[in-house]
Amino acid sequence: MPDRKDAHRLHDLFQLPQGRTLDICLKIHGAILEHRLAPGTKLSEDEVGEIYGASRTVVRAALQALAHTGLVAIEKNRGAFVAKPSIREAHEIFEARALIEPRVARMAAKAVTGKDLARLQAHIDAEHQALHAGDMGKALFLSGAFHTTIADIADQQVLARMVRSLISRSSLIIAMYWKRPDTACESHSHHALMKAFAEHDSDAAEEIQKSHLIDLHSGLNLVEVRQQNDSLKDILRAG
Amino acid sequence: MPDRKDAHRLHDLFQLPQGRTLDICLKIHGAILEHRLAPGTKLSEDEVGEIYGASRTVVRAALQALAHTGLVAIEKNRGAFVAKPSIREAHEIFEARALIEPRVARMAAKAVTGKDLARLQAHIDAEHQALHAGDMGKALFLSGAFHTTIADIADQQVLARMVRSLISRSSLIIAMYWKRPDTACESHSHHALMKAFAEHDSDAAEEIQKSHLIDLHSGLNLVEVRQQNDSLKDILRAG
DNA sequence: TGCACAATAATTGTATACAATTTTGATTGT
DNA sequence: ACAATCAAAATTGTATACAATTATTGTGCA
Repeated sequence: MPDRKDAHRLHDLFQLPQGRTLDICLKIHGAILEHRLAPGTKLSEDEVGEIYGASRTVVRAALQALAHTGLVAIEKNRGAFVAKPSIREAHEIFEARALIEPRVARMAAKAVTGKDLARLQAHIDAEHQALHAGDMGKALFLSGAFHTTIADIADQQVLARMVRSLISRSSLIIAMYWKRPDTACESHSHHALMKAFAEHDSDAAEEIQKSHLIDLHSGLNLVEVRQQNDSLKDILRAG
Repeated sequence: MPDRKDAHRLHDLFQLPQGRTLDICLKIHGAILEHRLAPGTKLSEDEVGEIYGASRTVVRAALQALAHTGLVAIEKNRGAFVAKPSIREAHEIFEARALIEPRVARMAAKAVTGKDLARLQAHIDAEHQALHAGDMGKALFLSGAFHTTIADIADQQVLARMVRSLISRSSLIIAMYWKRPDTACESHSHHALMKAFAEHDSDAAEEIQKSHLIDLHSGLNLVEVRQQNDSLKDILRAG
């Protein structure tokens, strides 16, 4: 569950001082992370504005902020759509994560406190619970939150912001290219990380995070493309 | 000189489809990178709009985009100001660069072509020329362009975008905290990089870039802060 | 003189109206 | 039946007007 503190940290991702605009950003962001909004979905300004009771002005600002983080793609005179990361982009994003996050994990292992450990454990528990309840979207959301929390613990705002953006985009990638229906494989790495953090073992934390991300990357089916839009014709003809 | 291609690449940094908004973004961005706009300068919407002949709507969008990259700070109900990176932020940014750019240089060394080498050389020459003409701002701008060009050569859009943002912010940091009045120290590293690229020596490229960034970092005076705004009183009293 | 308070001016936040562009659907001709 | 062309509708791009907030200035009082 995204508590007040998480929301405050997210503020940094969008750099928006306006409360109304930020609210809409966070809501759409959350919907994308929980896979309630599918990649490619059109986000009409009027429609979004009506839903949240806001004028197009603030909706536009929110969509542009989301576009800047890569979660939304704006096409000239066509509007905003939930981004559909290409295979190439997916590779790049997970390579970037594999570069940055191990370093962040190392820093976090040094700075971590007992309170932080409790926070991380809460994320793991909540994820486990969501998984048990069959709420895949929420479980995925919390899995990402685990990673962003690590970045917060490391207390490196510049890197934390990058990590947050990469993880959000990863959520889109997983929505499009995830191979296995089970996400249980992750929990092992997260537990191992917890252990390393508890022992302030920065070498281990870095190494575990590195292989964890390689695992995630390899868990994606990035060979074949499902051009859902382009193959629509074939799909309907087959029926 | 920022040619058409550079401008096109910059488009990626802001993710703005609207031409008018993007234009203003690029102009302010350029002014900041060339140190024509000092950190802390207020960017009034009306004022900027009048200068570029645009309405507040597009100016606002441009300022928000710049805020998202960290070049501008927007304060609620107070307006937009050219960002003033803190010492801590400066450390974080150069640490992030030291993490990311060596990897990018490694990739670039593998992918570099003869045409790319010529492009890099052109940057070096132009920088040398600007330096000779005493145009410090332009020289600094081109020095940054050298780094972003490397990221483009590596052909990793995700990392390239991060690098671009970090370099732009570095320009602000240099404006605030640069110690030495001579920038000649840099050209040595850039030449060494050129050599590594020409030989496709990725190990060397990575290592050179790493130490180059450490050099830059240590060239900053990040101990004392010059609170230029707060010392206004002292300045006027001294006269 | 110094401080507190109030009125004014200036600036940002938001909504709405109009212009430009794209998409959709219909009509016509082959 | 199919393609092309054109008109209508819907959507985004931009400008402007109004509301809310902040900064500044002026005034009165201790």
